[in-house]
Amino acid sequence: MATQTEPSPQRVPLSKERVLRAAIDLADTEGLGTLTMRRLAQELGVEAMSLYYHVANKEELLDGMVDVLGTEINERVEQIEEASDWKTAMRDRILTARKVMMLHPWAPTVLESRTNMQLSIILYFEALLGLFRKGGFSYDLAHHAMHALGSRALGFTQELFDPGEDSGDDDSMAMLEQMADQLPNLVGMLMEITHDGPEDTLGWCDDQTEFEFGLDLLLDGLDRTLHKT
Amino acid sequence: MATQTEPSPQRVPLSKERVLRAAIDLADTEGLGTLTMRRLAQELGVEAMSLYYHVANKEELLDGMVDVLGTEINERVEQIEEASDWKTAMRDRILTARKVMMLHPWAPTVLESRTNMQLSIILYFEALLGLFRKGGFSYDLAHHAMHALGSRALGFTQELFDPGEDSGDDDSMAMLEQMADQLPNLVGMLMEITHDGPEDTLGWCDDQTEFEFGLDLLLDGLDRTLHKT
DNA sequence: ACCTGAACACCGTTCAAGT
DNA sequence: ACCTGAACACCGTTCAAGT
Repeated sequence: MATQTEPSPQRVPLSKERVLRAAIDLADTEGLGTLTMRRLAQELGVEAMSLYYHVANKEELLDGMVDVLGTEINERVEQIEEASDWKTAMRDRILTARKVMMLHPWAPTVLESRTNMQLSIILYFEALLGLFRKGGFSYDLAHHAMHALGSRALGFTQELFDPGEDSGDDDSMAMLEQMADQLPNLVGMLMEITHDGPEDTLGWCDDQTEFEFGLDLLLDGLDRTLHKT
Repeated sequence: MATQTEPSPQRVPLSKERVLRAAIDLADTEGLGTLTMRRLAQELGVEAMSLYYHVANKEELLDGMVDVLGTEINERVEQIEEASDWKTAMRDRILTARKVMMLHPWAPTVLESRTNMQLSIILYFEALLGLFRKGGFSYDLAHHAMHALGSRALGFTQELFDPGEDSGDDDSMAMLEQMADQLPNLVGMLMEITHDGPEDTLGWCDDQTEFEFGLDLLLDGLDRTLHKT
């Protein structure tokens, strides 16, 4: 059945496309830390050095990953039916971008380590900017707005210190009480937070609430600034 | 003159303190990329392995650097005479923290890579929280507020993609005009921005303006939320 | 108590060579 | 055109040993 030039079981040749997909897959499932050239090659059933035929170096690999992420975001974002007011239109867009970001835990770290903008991301920002303009923003105010949103424009905030597991258990609660005199406010706050909602405080949901709170604070503020001047 | 136990030219023994100071110095001047255990040891006139007597591993080294940074911030922040309203009190505090942060370009990256909170940083947040409480915030609203501020509470925002040098020169301006039809808004904005203020657009100053704009947007928004409910 | 030498298990990357 | 083997210059870190 096989034609004469078929050499081996999996003979699909490598391509930049395939390398990037595999890199994203690996980073998604095993974490950014295990994304090494050697491991990635292994995943593709190839020697590490073969990758360099399709990608100049690791930086270009990471750039490429960001670019397909951006493309993925743009595809999803284009399917939104655009709200008439700029604020909810922008809110919808950003929350959609966030949904894609959540699928790729490596994205925040990699995005912030980039030194080159990728086209797909530029296009995403161009569209956001268009929304601002349609809403009546001057270029100057839109520029401030983009800076104020920062990474939130792409749907994420890089948390300082993720506390990990030890938030609600008995051990850490006991420790908290010990520190109560030196850190009255922090302890007071944590006691109330952890006491209140043990059901829906499941990491993602919680972060989502905080993200939307911060986003709305900024969007509302921008809207007010817009109508003030 | 020398006492009998003086062994050699520089005989000051290593200490965790000295290791951390040297690490901060090295990262400040040469960048985080050149802060390796081997290079740090060399800076201290010692073999790389000697460091491990004072510091468990590199993570602990970075933790330590963050802790002295936090201490430095707290010292500066305590000298502020506190404004009567919470908003300017918090604004002053955060902008003071920012002044310290600006001296340590590695700080944002390292802070966001930490997994353990350092005491000095906890104390900084405790104080911020105290300001919120004094201003009349519930624990719940203060909690939202801290999340909304994010890294801005410590005086920095991690920029996505720093464009580097190629912002205002003739080459990039020519490129911009070529892309004008695909990226009308982005090009329009950049043309206006780079056209407007070539004098005071000196990197730091510019970032400072954007930082304060975003900060005030958030603080004003929080103030409004506070007085609404 | 404090520091060192030699070694290990990793990195990304170059380069000449194979098919 | 596409892939590989061997090697280089780096990492962080362990461990037994020196003073």
